[in-house]
Amino acid sequence: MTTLENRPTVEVSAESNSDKGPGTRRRLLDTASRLFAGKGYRGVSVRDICDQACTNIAAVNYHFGGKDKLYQAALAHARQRAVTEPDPCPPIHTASGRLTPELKLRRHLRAMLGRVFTQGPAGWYLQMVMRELVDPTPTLKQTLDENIAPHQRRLEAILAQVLKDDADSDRVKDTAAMMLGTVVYYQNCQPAIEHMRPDFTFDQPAAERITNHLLGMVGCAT
Amino acid sequence: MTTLENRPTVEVSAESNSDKGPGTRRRLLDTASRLFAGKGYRGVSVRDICDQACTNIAAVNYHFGGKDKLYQAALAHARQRAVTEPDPCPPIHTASGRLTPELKLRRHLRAMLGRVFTQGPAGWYLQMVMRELVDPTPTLKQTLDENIAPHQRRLEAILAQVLKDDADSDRVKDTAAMMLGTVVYYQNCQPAIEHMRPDFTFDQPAAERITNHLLGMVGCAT
DNA sequence: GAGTGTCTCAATCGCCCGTTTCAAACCAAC
DNA sequence: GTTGGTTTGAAACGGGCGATTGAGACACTC
Repeated sequence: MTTLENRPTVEVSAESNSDKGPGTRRRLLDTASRLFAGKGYRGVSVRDICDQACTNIAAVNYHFGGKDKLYQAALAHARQRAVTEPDPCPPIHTASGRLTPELKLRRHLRAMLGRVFTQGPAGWYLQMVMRELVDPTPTLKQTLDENIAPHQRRLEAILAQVLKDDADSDRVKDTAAMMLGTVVYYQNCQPAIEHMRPDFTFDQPAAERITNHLLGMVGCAT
Repeated sequence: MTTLENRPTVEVSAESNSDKGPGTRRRLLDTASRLFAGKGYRGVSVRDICDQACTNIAAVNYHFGGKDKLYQAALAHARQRAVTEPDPCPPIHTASGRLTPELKLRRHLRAMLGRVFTQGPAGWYLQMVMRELVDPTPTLKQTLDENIAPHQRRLEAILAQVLKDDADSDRVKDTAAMMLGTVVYYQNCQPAIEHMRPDFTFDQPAAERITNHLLGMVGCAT
């Protein structure tokens, strides 16, 4: 019997078959990341993924050992791609090379909204994480600890500087929650937003405008 | 054959059996509202509802004609209860009886957050609507048009007064989206919030504090 | 008591889901 | 060419889902 333990321990097979495109494992990871980012864990079936990845249903269990393991692998894969792919939002430069707290905050918010408003692989990681918040999987706590909590603590640290307050104060934490909530809203309520604001477009100019709007909320000049 | 068309056209059976408590139809509506408000449409099965309502699975199809019809009926039922049940947030009175735009905004936000942070039937309606935003059902557009869009337009009208801007401006709409997004976040990300902020409590004082925080964001004195 | 319409119940249907099976195809090593 | 491990494919399994069935219980009328 050929089980999960017999598969290659290192991902040598990432680009093995040059004539058939990326290997099955890689195709599954890309397709799963894209679909999970768009519809969440419960909203995607392994049949959907395998159909779009042009492979058989059994491949999921062979290569990953189940839908949940595929999800975790896709999350890690998407995170890796997020640092490899070109950043959808322009970087911020200053003459001195040091960023003020206000500019750090702008970069943080702009990066989040820019990735939420991105179609390609660069946005999949953050979109998957945002989906997890409103559609928790059994691995919610792990995902939170490893992928969201550090991010949010960093946001709170920046906000503490901007607001000149303690990082543990309710004011800082409520402000951070408002900002995360706004991003979660634009990510997870897209069908509703499109229906209520037909003229709204999920593009980078909108991300820039909303970033400025959120910055204005905490008194940063735009 | 006894079909849906043969059931009583008027809700005479609302409290028919005095010895067995509320009738099956009423028990189903209450249980469905509570469960849908907590877990959304896809997160609740008709078996869950019927178990907790102490009735048979067939009752759903007999009284309502399907899970989707039960959902719509539960939404209307919860909306009716929301105006009957005591308001979880204290009303606002002024000497003149007229509310300033700032007080209107406070009442609007406080009512939303107060209902999201409420356990009982008074909160079920708004909680169901907020769930619908992130977990759309086939009737999303109808729910939006009838239950959310008017609410949001009213919020935008108030914000236009407070911000002294046009109700159709991006600034007003982005601000309204930020506020709705914050409420959606506190409603739909409760497991994540409880894990990231263990000291956070979903009670009325928290609703009051977040209301003040949001009001401060648009320059209203708290 | 017979008849009738209303409601409930256990059982079952068909469907989609994630998972498993097992034979066939593939491929490098000898 | 043969061998043996690796990967793929079609089919099926068990389970939960929403929906349906048909018999029975109940209340009411005549």
